[in-house]
Order: sequence, then C-alpha cells, then structure tokens
Amino acid sequence: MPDDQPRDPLSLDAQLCFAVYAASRAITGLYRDLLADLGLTYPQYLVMLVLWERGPVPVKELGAALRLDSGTLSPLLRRLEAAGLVSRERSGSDERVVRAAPTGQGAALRERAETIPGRVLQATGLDGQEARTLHALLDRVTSSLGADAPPQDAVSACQPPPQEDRA
Amino acid sequence: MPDDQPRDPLSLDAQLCFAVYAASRAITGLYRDLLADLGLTYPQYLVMLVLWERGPVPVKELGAALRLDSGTLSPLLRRLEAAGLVSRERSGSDERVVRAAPTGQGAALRERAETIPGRVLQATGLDGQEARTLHALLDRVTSSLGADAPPQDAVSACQPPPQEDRA
DNA sequence: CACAACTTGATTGCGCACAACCTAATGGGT
DNA sequence: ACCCATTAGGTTGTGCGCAATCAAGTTGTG
Repeated sequence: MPDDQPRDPLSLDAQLCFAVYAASRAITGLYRDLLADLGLTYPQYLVMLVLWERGPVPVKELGAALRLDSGTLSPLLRRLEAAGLVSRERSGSDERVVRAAPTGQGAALRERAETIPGRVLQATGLDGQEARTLHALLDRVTSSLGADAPPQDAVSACQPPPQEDRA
Repeated sequence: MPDDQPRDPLSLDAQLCFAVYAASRAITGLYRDLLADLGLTYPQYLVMLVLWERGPVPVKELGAALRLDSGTLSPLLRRLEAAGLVSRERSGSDERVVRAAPTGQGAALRERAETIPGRVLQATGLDGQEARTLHALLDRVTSSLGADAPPQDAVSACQPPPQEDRA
C-alpha cells in the first residue's frame, strides 16, 4: 500500500535512502573504470572539471563548488600536484589564499575526458528527459538538506561555456 | 561531436553525476545527525536494518544485500560487535560461514530507530509520489550499471513486502 | 585417501569524507 | 601600536569503499 503516512517506519524511507546510496556507489564505480586511463579518481575528476572551467581557483571556492572541506581537498590536491596535473601557489595579495590551477598536462587531459560524459549517460539507461527529471529531484533533495547555498554553483562548474581562452 | 543533445560534452552528464554524488553525501550527513544518538554511522545503520529484518545472516548475504564486500563489512561488523550491538559466530555446518545477528541490545535499538525514517523523508522536501519517482529512476540507474543482481534484495531488506512502484 | 578448484571471510593498502584542532594571515577597534 | 575575532588552509584521527591478496574450509574427481 502506497501510504503517504509512515505506517511502517522502516519502509519507504529505507528504500529511498538506500537507492541514493547504491546509485551513488554504482556511478562512482562506473567512473572508476572510465577514468582509469586518465589516472584520475572520481573526486579528482570533479576537481579537474572545476579547474578546467574556472582556471586558478582558491581552495575555498573549490570547496564551495563541490561541497568539500580542506580536510578532503588538501591531500587530494597534493596528489594531483604530485601527478603533475595541478599547480598550487599562494596569492600575493592575501597570503592565506592558495590558488589551484591545471598545469599544461592537466589542461591537456580535458580533451581525453570529453569522451566520458556520453558513455556515462548511455550506461545509466536513461533518456534525456528522465535524466533531467532525476537531476531536478536530486537537486530538490540536496538543497532541502543543504540548508545553505543551492548546488547551482557546482552544476555550472560542470557545464562550461564550450571554450575559453587562457593559458 | 554528437548533435542529439550534448552539445558541450561536459555538461548534462556532469550535472547528473554530481547531483547524485552531492545528494548522497547530503543524505549521509543528515543521517549522521539523526544517528548520533544511537551511536551508529549510516552504513552501520544499513547493516542493522538488514539484521533487524532477517536475524542471523551470513556476511556474504549482508554483502549481497548492501552491495558491500568483506573488506568493508569485516571491520564494520567488528566495530558493531565491540559496541555490543551485534554478535558473530561461525556456522556449525559450514565452518567458512560467519553469521551476524543483533544482540539484545542491538535489537532494542530498533525501536529508537523507528522515529528516523519519517524525519528523513520530511527533510528531503519530497512528497510520496516524488519519492517514488526518484526511487524508481535511481533503481533504473543502479541496475543498468550494476549488470549483476538487481537491488530487489537490498530493498526488501529495508522494507517488508511493499508495493510495486509506478513507472 | 590425495589433490585441485572453488567458496567464504579476513587482511592490507589507498583514497576519499568529515569532525576536531592547529597555525598563519587579515582586519577591526581602541 | 596593541589586542582580538575572523578567515584560509593544513593536519590528525576515524570510518567507510574497494581492489588485491591470503588462509581456511569445502567439494568434486580420481
């Protein structure tokens, strides 16, 4: 019975929470395969998306876009730097700020990454409309729970204006 | 480049992938708060859901239900055992099998957990129909990517025999 | 019985997430 | 000038998630 009232409390909720959890891990697993060629993990790929989009970005802004804090980003950026994909340097005007930017090698990776999104969408088995619906519902959930800034920022980081000129 | 819908390849896909990722972490964060009273993490809560539902369960079956392997479950169960919520013992008929079961204390925790689902659903800001739609889409994605067993098992672990969801 | 293939869990190592804490730099107020 | 609250990153510790590897037990075949 599709009761909107929670008559058996550990039921519908558990389905939904687990569905999000399982889907997230399944998607991460898919990316794991696709990104293996590039030597990136999924969170590293998300960071590179933002860097490709915005160029030199303070760690703070990266964290705001991806909803990650320095405890996650600092070691992640260190690994990207060790891999030669990212450079970090302190701002001159404010010595507290560290800006991360893709290196030439990191920027070059972007073209190889562009084949990935199409394969991911296809692998989900959803058509464009369903993907849009799913995305809208997830955004509702995230912003309801987030209580702070909506995910618009992060999303726009994922969809760049097709090209930009810079280093 | 494909002309169908993705004109800029790093766009829609990135939105959807990040939306799932962000929503998953937001939900986990919500549970973190709600479960703090019970002394459980979110994955530990999922394990307890299965144990409450099925009683003594081999680790293998737990892994199948939650899509987790022994590398995750072994230390997790060890911590639940150390907390006095779960007991583990080897099967007599097959010494390879370890069955986990809630202790009296673990079973008692169930009643305190029953107040959680309602609060979670409410916090998502979705009504019952939207939650159902979201759940159905996520299941499609998960099973498309999973390529192995569908999430039916895990879902039934979270709820007694429910109702078919409308596509 | 001996032996190879398979199954079940456990262990190890790495990379996130996140809370808690720390340092350094900034800016405001006196 | 001096304090002091604020801010940006970094570090530490805990707990997943997953690949790779291992040991112990089981089963099938001769």
